[in-house]
Amino acid sequence: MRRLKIEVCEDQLIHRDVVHQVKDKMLSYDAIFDLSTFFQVFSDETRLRILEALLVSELCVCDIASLLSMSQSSISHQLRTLRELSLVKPRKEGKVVYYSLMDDHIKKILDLGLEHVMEDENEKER
Amino acid sequence: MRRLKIEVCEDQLIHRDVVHQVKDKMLSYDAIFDLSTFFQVFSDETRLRILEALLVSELCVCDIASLLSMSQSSISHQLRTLRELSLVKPRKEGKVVYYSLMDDHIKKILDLGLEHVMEDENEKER
DNA sequence: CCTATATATGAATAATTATTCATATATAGA
DNA sequence: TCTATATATGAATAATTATTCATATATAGG
Repeated sequence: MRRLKIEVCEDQLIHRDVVHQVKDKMLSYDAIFDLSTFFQVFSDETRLRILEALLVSELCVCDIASLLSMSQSSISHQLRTLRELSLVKPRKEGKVVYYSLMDDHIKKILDLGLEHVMEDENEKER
Repeated sequence: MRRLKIEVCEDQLIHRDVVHQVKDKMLSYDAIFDLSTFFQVFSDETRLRILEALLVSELCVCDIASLLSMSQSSISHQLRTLRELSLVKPRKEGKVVYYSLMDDHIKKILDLGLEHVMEDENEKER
């Protein structure tokens, strides 16, 4: 996001009516912000792989790091992000912290995304 | 993504069996990459607002710029991104280029995201 | 209490990316 | 053909972010 400087097609829009009609149906800035934040979580390969893994089973930080062949620090940072966005929850058992998914909304989202991606794959083949 | 330097919890994972089991069910790197690329589209507020607007009606570049109070250049760049990822399609009519959504998968994705975001909102209120 | 290990986290860095600016291309109308 | 306008796009810039490195915290076991 950057500084704002409006420059609107020679100061007049072409289809005034339609634009006004659309404007009325738009989400609030807050909703859009939350939505973009939510989707951003799924835009990172590491986070996607973490979520995907947790879809199968609860795992500790160490397990995830090992599974993804990544550093413990990196995984911890990403888990923090996921935690802060209420997508995963920790369960402490001694030194070990186990993470699991907060709800199964996540599976729905991933599946829908995958569905779309697969369609694109098929179209490329034709 | 950065250079890779593995560091795996003192070189041994804690729950070897579970990790192996999870590993078998993981998506390919390609699929994960495509998935992250797909979700990344929805992680930007401007793109979300463009998609949301096109959900209501087909619009030309100029209309979108006006609607979002953003520069024509900025919108064109984002439309290019959306076009390249097959989320919108252009229709040229003289000088004017009208954009519309490629399919209605997009509505499903947005709705699902919104559903999740709204739930979070409600939880905060309690 | 001391050591080893699991996890968390702040700061720095490298990479990515959204917007701006300048400019190019395309088309309609005079 | 000349001009005005709609759109596209390359390069530069500013902001964001994923990972690393160093280190802190917490806990189990001796």
